[in-house]
Amino acid sequence: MKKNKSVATMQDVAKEAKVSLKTVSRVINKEPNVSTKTIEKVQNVIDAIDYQPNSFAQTLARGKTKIIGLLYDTPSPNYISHIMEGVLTQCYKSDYEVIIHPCRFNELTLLRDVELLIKRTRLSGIITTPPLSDIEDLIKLFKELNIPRVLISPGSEEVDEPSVKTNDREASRQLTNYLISKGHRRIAFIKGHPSHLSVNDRAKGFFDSLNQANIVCPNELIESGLNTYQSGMDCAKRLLSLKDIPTAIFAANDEMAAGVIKVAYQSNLKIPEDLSVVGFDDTPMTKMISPPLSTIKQPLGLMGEESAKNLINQLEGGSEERYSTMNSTLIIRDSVSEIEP
Amino acid sequence: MKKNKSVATMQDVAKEAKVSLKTVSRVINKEPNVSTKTIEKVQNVIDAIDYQPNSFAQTLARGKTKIIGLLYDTPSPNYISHIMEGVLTQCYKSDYEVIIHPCRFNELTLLRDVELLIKRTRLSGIITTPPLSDIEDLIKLFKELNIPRVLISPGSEEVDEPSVKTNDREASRQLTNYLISKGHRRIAFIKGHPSHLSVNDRAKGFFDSLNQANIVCPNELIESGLNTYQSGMDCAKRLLSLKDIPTAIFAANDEMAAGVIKVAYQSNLKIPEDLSVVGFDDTPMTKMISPPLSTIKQPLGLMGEESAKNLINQLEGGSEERYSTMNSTLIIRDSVSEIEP
DNA sequence: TTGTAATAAGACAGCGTTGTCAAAATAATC
DNA sequence: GATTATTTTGACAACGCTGTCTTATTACAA
Repeated sequence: MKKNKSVATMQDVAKEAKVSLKTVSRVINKEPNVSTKTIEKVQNVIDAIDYQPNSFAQTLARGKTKIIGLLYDTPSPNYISHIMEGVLTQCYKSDYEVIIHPCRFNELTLLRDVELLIKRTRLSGIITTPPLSDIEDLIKLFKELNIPRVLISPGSEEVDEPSVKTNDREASRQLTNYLISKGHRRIAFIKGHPSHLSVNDRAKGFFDSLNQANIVCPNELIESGLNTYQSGMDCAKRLLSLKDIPTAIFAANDEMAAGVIKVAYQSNLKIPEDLSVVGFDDTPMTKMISPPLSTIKQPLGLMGEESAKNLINQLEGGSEERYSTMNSTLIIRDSVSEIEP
Repeated sequence: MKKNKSVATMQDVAKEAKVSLKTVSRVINKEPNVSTKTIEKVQNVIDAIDYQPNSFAQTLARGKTKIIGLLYDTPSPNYISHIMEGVLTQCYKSDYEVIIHPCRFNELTLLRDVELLIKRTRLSGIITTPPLSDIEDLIKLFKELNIPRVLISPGSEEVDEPSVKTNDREASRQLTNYLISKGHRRIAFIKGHPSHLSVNDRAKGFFDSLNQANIVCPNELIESGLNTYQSGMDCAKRLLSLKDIPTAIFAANDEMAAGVIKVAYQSNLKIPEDLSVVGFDDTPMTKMISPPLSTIKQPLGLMGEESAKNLINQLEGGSEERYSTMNSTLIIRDSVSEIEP
C-alpha cells in the first residue's frame, strides 16, 4: 500500500508516463528538446493526476525565488489596495508570489526590518510605494543588497532608479487651468505632507499653471497640510479667516479637500457658489460628499500592474524601458463654479 | 577562494562553530537537549554572520508550509486593508507568511481557482472574509482538502466552522434603541446585498429593537440595497417619495447611508433636522460627509489578528476556543436628531 | 570504582525539484 | 551503409534544511 495522503509528486508523473524525472521537469518548464509525442504523453499524466509542482523544491533547486515584496507605509487603504490589486494580477500571470509588507516610515528599525525581510524570505525583487520610494537610505540598502526594485511615484524629479510615475504635475496644471478658465484668479493651494515628495509634485503643476496665466499667488494663499482631513480643516480655517478669502482652494489630496469643505460649511459658505474646491486622488468618498468633488484620478491598478511588469522584466533579463509614466486624469464633478473675473 | 556572493548557510554556521549541522538546526528551532554552552556558541556565530535560515529548505524538509492564505472578494478597500493589517501583524509574530488572494464571488472558476491556489502554494491554512465565508461549496472544498480554516463573519447563525464573528446584531439593536430613545418611531431600514449574509444580520438587530419597543414596522419602510452608494440613493428615493416619510433611516452600511444623505439633500431635507440617518461600518468617509454619520465600528484589525491567532493555534495543535465574538461599538456623531414623538 | 541511565552531539538519508553531463536515439551526410 | 551531427532522454548529484537513529559524553547510583 502506497502513501496516498500526500500530493502527487514529479516521481508519480514520471513513473506513470514511463519517462525520467528530468523529462517531466522539461515538460513543466517548457524547455526545448522534447519531442511533441513525449510532451503530450507527460502532459496527459499531469492533467490526469492533477499534479502541481512543489514550488519550494523548485525554489531550492533553482537557487532563486519567484517572490516579489510590496512595501508600503499604511497610506490610505484605498491607495494601497488598488496598487496591490494590480501587482497581484500581474504577478499571478507570471507565476510570482507577492509578499505584502507594511512598514513604518518613522521607525528607526525600518532599514533593519526590510533587510531582514529580504534575507529571510529571499525576495527576488521589491516594489515600494510612497513615501517609502523617497527614503534614500532605503534605496541605498537595495543597492547594497543588489536587489532589483521598482519605485512607485518617487518624488524627486531625477531618480536613477526603475520607477513608475504619473504625470501628476501636468494633471495638476490642467486642473488649475480649469479653475482659471472658470474665472478664478485668487486661488489657494494646500500642500501635502512635507516628507511625501510625490504629493508635492502637485504643487508644481499648480504654479506652472499660474505662471503661465501670469497670476501671482500671494504667500498667504499657500498652506501646508499633513494629508489628513484634520489638517485640511486647519488650513482651511486659516484661509477662510483671511480678510480677502480665495474664490477657489486646491488641496493636494481629497482628504484635505474634504476638510476644506467641512470648514466652509461651518463658515456658512456654500460650495461651489461661494467657494470652489478641488482635490486630488479620486478616493471613493469624493463622490459621496456634497458637492461631489472635482479631482484627479491616478490609474492605481495599472500602476501596480506596470510596476510588477517592470520588475519581472528586470528579473527575467528583459530589456524593456525601466521608467514609465502613466496618465492621471481630471475628474470634473460639481465642486467648482464659474465666477465673474 | 570561496563562493562569497550567496547568503550564509547552515553549513557555514556549523563549520564556524565547530558543531554538526543538526546541532545548529537544534539551536535554531529551540529544540531541547542542547547544552547552554553550545547554544551560546552557535548563537554567537549566527549573529556574527547574520545567518537567516532558508525557509524553502525548511519547508521542503519539514514537509509542511507556514503559509496562510487570506481570501477576499474585493469588498471595500477599507475593510480588507484593516483585516489584512491584523492578519499580517499576527502572522509576522509567529513566523508565518501570508498570501493575499482576491477572488471573484461570481466566477464559475472560483472553486477551481482556490483549489489550485491551495495545491500550488501548499497553503497550510486559510482565512476567508465575507461574502466568501458564506459560500457553502467553498467550505465543502476546504473540508475535502482537509485544510484548516477560519471564517470571518460568516452570515449563518450556526456555523460549525472555526470563525470570528462580531456582535453586529446586538450593536445594531443598540443603534436602533438609540434612535428610539431619540423619539423616532417611524424608522426605515435598508438591507444589504442579499448574498452578503453577514450584512443582513444587521437587519435582525434592527427588528429585535423594534419588537422590544413594540413598534411595528410597515413593509414599505424596508428596502433592500446592494451595499453600494448608488443603491442607497435608489432606496432613499423610494422611501422619501412615500406619502408619510420616515423620520429616520438605518442603512446596513455607510455607503448606502451616504446615498441616503445625498438624496435627502436633493429633496431639500435637512439632516438631521428633517431626517435622521445612521449607517454601519465607520468607514473613513463617515467623518467627512455632512453631517458626520453615526454608525457602528467593527474592530477590523483585531478581527484580523484574532483569526490569524485562531488559525495558527489550530495549525500548531493548540486547543483554544475556535469560535470568537468581538464587540462592535456605536459611534455617535451628528446625523441623528431628537424629535417629539 | 564500575555500571547504568540520562543527556548531548553527530551521521546520514531524505524532502521534490533542477542543472550538468553522459548516453541513447534519430537525422543528416557522404 | 557507415559515419557524423543533432536531437532527445536519462542518471545522478546538488539545493539547504529536518527527522531518525546512533554514538559520545556526562551524571548518578551502587
